[in-house]
Amino acid sequence: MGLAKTEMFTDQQNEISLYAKVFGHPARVSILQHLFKINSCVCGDLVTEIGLAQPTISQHLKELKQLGLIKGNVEGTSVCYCIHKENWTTMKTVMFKFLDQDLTKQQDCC
Amino acid sequence: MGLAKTEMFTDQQNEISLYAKVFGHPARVSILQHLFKINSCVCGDLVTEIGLAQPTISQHLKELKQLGLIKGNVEGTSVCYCIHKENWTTMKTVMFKFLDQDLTKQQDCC
DNA sequence: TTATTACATTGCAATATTACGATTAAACTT
DNA sequence: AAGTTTAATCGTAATATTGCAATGTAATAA
Repeated sequence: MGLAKTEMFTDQQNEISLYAKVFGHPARVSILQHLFKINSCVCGDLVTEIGLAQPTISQHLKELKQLGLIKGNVEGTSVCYCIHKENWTTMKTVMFKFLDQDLTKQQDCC
Repeated sequence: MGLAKTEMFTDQQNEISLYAKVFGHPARVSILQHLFKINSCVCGDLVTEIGLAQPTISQHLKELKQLGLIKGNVEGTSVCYCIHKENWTTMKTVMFKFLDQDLTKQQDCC
């Protein structure tokens, strides 16, 4: 089917998987890393930087924006993108809580 | 197309996206959280616990196992699963490095 | 006004993912 | 041996994702 039955999972589980899904493509990872690297807004050079077609990059940016991880601002004919700091921190809290569960309690039974 | 062009990204970017992809479904998040919660092996009750059909759970377990995040051990007619501690730690290192990039340097230009 | 530039949107083809019924496989039980 | 239990695998339908050419849109430049 290809349909995640969100109603059978907790809000937290759905939230984690939504964040993870957006990181589940190397192009989006690459975009985010580039935004971090330059420490400011990117106005348009992501297409040449990454090497996918312009509509493809635009689509990936849209998904990152919809989840709130980046911001976009129109500057004349171009658009400037940067990390949405507050939302990134929120996401980090959620993901860290999931990833950083206590391993010391785990019995090594297998 | 639906094909991630892995060759145009760095190994690190591909690694991050592979880990993220496996967390990109609430059923797999749920399985992992359950394994953490009971602090030992799960032998078979994941199907009743989660509420998806047995082949579906089996498929999700397979993906988690292929990435090395869980271990499975045959115990008679059933199979016991638990978190693969070492690999989980490795994954955590990779993901933390990506998620925990320095936000203080980011100019708020948007 | 007529380009031009930069980006978003649309439409579509290719591929991937998800879910599960049916079946198979392996170990145990009687 | 025959039946039971548990989980993997196969096959397939439904849906989602990815990528890009073509097109649309909005601001600027000539």
